[in-house]
Amino acid sequence: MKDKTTRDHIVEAADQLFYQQGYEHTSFSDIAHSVQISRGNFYYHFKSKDEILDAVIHVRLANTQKMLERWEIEGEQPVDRIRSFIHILIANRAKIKRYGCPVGTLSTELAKLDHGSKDEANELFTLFRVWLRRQFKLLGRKADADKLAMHLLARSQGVATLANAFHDEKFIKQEVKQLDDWLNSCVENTV
Amino acid sequence: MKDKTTRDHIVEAADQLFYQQGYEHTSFSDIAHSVQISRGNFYYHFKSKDEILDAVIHVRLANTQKMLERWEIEGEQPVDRIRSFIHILIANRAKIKRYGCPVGTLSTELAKLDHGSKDEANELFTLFRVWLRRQFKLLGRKADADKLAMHLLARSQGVATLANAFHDEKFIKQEVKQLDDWLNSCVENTV
DNA sequence: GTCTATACTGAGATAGAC
DNA sequence: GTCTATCTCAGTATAGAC
Repeated sequence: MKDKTTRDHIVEAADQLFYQQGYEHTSFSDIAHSVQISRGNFYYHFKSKDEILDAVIHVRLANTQKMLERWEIEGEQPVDRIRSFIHILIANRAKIKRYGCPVGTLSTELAKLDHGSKDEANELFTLFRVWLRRQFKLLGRKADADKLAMHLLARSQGVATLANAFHDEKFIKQEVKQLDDWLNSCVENTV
Repeated sequence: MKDKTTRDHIVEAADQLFYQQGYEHTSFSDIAHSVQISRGNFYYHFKSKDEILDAVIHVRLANTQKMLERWEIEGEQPVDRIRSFIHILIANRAKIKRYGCPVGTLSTELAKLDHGSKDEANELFTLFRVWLRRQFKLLGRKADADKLAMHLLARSQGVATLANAFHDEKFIKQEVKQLDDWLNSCVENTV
C-alpha cells in the first residue's frame, strides 16, 4: 500500500499538471519530465493521453468521496458538514488564487474541447451536489435541498473564478463570510 | 463603415471560435476554414496567433463598453441598469449552457496558460466591475459598492459555470430569480 | 492583396533493444 | 520495466509567385 508504483507517480504528476496548466496544454514531455522517466516509457503504462485523463479523474473522484466521508464523520451536525465544504475555499485559497477551482476549471475545459471524458469529470460536481443535498435534507430543508446545494456550488465556483482572475485572496474571505451568514439563515428558516 | 475588411472577418471568426472551442484548441486552419481563405494567407493580416487574440480581446472590450453605455441610457434608475446585467444570463442562456461565460472561460484559460494577454482579458471583468460599482453607488450604497459589484459578478460566473457543466437552462432562471430578489433587498437597505 | 509551396517545430504514438 | 530511435501528423511560420 505504501510503495507507489510508477503508474501512481504518473497519475499524481498528471493530476497536478492538469490542474496547474490545463489538460490540453500539458504534454507527455511535461509529465515525463516531472516523473523523471523517458517519454517513450510511459506508453508502457498508458496507451494515450485520454487514458491518463481518465485515471486522473478516477483518482479525483475517489479522493473526493473519501473527503466527503471524512466530513460526514467529523461534523456532528449537518450545518458543520456544510461549513466544511464552504471552508475549503479558505484552506485552498492560495492555490485557487493561482489556478482556480480544480473541479470547475477541468469541467470548463473539457466542455470546450467537447472531450469524451467531460461527463465523467462532471461527476465530481455531482458528487458534491448529492452530498450537499443530503446535508440540507438532514437540516430540515427537504423541499428545496437540491436548489440550496446548487446555489452553494455556484457561489463557490464564482468565488474561485473571480479570485483567480483578480488574484485576490481577500475577496475569498469576504465571500466566505457571506456564505457563513447565508448558511446560518438556512438553519433559521428550517421547516 | 459597413464594408468589413478581411481582417474584420478573421477577428470575428476567431472571436466565435475562441469562445466555442477555447483559444488554444482553435487552430489557424479552423479560422482560415471559417473565413474561407487559405491558411497561409492570413499571415498577411496577423503575424501570430497571439496577435489575433489581442485583436479579439480589444473588439470584446469595445463591444462591452458600448453595451454598458447602452444600458446606462436605457435604464432610468440604477436598479434597472443592474437588472440589465443580471438578465444577460437569461438572454444568452442557450450559449452559456453550451459554452459557458465568454469572459470567465477566456480568463480561466489564459490564467492556466499563463498567457501574456491574460491581464488584458481580465480588463473585461474590470469593465463590468467598475460599471456595477458606479451603479451601486448611485443606488446609495457608497460604502460597500465594490463588495456588491464583486458579489454579483461572482454569482453570475458561478451560475454560468454550473449551467454549462450540468447543461441546465432551468437552473439559470432559478438563480436569476434569486438575484432579482437580492437586488431588491439591496435597494431596501439603501443608506 | 491574395495564394502556393515549403520548412520547422513539437506533440502523440510505436517498435524494438536492453 | 525502462530506454532510445523513429514515425506521423498537425500547427506554426516564411518566402516568394501571381
